[in-house]
Amino acid sequence: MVVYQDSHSQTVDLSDDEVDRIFRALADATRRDIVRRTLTEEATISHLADHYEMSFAAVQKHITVLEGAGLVSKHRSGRERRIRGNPEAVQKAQHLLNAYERIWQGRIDRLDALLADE
Amino acid sequence: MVVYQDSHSQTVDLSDDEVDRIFRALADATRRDIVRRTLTEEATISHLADHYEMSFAAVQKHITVLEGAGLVSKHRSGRERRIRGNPEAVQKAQHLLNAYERIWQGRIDRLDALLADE
DNA sequence: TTGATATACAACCATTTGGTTTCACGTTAG
DNA sequence: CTAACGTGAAACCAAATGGTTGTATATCAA
Repeated sequence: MVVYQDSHSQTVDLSDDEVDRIFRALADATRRDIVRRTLTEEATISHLADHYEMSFAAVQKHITVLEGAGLVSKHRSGRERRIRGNPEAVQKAQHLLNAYERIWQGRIDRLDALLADE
Repeated sequence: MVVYQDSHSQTVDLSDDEVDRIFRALADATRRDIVRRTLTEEATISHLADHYEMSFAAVQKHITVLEGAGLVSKHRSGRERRIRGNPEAVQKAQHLLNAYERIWQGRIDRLDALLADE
C-alpha cells in the first residue's frame, strides 16, 4: 500500500496491485503511444490499430491492459468504442514518483543537518 | 524514442527500450521497496533480502532488473555489494510523465483557444 | 587453515505476456 | 435485406517473468 498527499493535501491510497498495473501498462512503447494519442483526442480502436504494425486483436489487448490500469477508458458510440486517455491515472504515477523524490530529498536534508552539526 | 527537456532546458533522449525497462522495473512492489530503501541509504543484498519473504536469489534477481534499468547501482566492498538507489533514473521517469501532463495540458490550451474564437 | 558468510550463476518450473488466427455478434450503409 | 464494418473473445504459441534449489567462488573471522 502506498500513501501520498496530492496537491490539495488530500491523502491518496493506492494498493500495490494498482501501482503495479499502472507502471506495467506504461512499460510498453505501443501502450505509451496509445495513451499519448488519446490524451489529446479520442480515437476508435481500429483507428488506433492503423498506426501499429500488429494485428487489430493485439492492439485491442493493449487497450485492455491500459483500461485495467485506469489509463484509458472506453465509451460506446454505435458500433464503435471511443478510447479516451485518463490524465488522472498519469497524475497518480507522477505522485508516486514525487514520493521517491521526497524520500531522496529527505536524505539530503539529513545529510545537511549532519554537516551542520559538525 | 522519447525526447523531453529537463529543468535546465537540456534535451534528453531515451530509447523506447530504456523507458520500457524503467517502468517495467517499477512495476513490482518488492522492487519499488528496494529503490525506496536504497535511496535513503545503501544496503547489502543480504540485508535487503531479510525484509522479504522470498529467497536470497529472488531478491538478487530483482536487483539485477533494477540495475538494468539504472534505478540502482552495485558497489563492491570486500565480499559485500552495497546497493545504492539512483535518483536520476527516478527523475527520468518523472520527466516522462511530465511530458504526458504537458500533452494533456496542450489539449486544454487548444480547447481554450477554440472557445476564445467563438 | 577452516568454517561461515556474501555473492554469483545455472538449471528448472509455473505463470504471465504479447502476439497470432479464427469465429461470433451487433451496427451501419446501400 | 444484405454486405461490410467494428468489436469481442477464444484458442493457441513462443518468449519473458518471477520464483525455486543447488553449486561454485571469494572473502572474512577465529
